[in-house]
Amino acid sequence: MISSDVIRGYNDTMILYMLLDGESYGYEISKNIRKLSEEKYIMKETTLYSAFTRLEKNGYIDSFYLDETFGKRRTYYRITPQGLAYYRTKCEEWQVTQEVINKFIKEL
Amino acid sequence: MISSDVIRGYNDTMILYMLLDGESYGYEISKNIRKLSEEKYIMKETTLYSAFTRLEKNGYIDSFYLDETFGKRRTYYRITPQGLAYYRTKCEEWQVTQEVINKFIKEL
DNA sequence: ATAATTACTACGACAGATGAAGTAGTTTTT
DNA sequence: AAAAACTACTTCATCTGTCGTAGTAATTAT
Repeated sequence: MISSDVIRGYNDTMILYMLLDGESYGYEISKNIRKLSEEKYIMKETTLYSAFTRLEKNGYIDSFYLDETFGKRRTYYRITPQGLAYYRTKCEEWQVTQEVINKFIKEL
Repeated sequence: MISSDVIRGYNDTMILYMLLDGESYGYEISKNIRKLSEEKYIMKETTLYSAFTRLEKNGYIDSFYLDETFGKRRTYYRITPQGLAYYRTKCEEWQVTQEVINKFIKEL
């Protein structure tokens, strides 16, 4: 299980990735992150929902409701063009980050 | 220039790496990190020195003085066996982290 | 009826990073 | 000779993002 300190700074990116092929909502995104990471990373609920607030405030996602006649009302999220641009930037940054950190990694 | 939020969780690892082949001190470590990362990551002074405190408190490094007759007195640091063990753990964790994050990266 | 699952929200605590500023000595430039 | 730059740290207050705990509210399973 990966510590969140390590992944800090990429939680937002993971969420945006999950919104690339269409709208989704908290619980579903949470499940999908867990699944995609093969249980190696589980984003805490509080982390997830506070990330939504931040992402929306920054204009990277927007939220809306769908009229559902079942269950508790869900808040759906959709990635914005700015969100996509941000996602791309983070992907590029990630390449550099990997290169840099790898210089400090030695298999002993 | 990589943001520290991204690298957070690996600052300690970078410092330990710098101590693998012998004792060093703050300013030198700082310069070496900057150089090794090809100016792509510059650790802030406050980050560096607060990392020393944490690492020493955790028993991963220890500090001492050398009697120098010149300049301002330096605090030297040396990696401990526990520090080496911790470093190895972080290196292994890093492999997993890379794999996980890479699943969320898409070149568009 | 009750437990489990789904889908959030609120709140306070904490660790690590940061900016700003200061101390103190040495070397280089003007 | 004075000023600036470099070396080598220290203190302090603040910010951001994550986390623990807890609670609300509806639906589905036992």
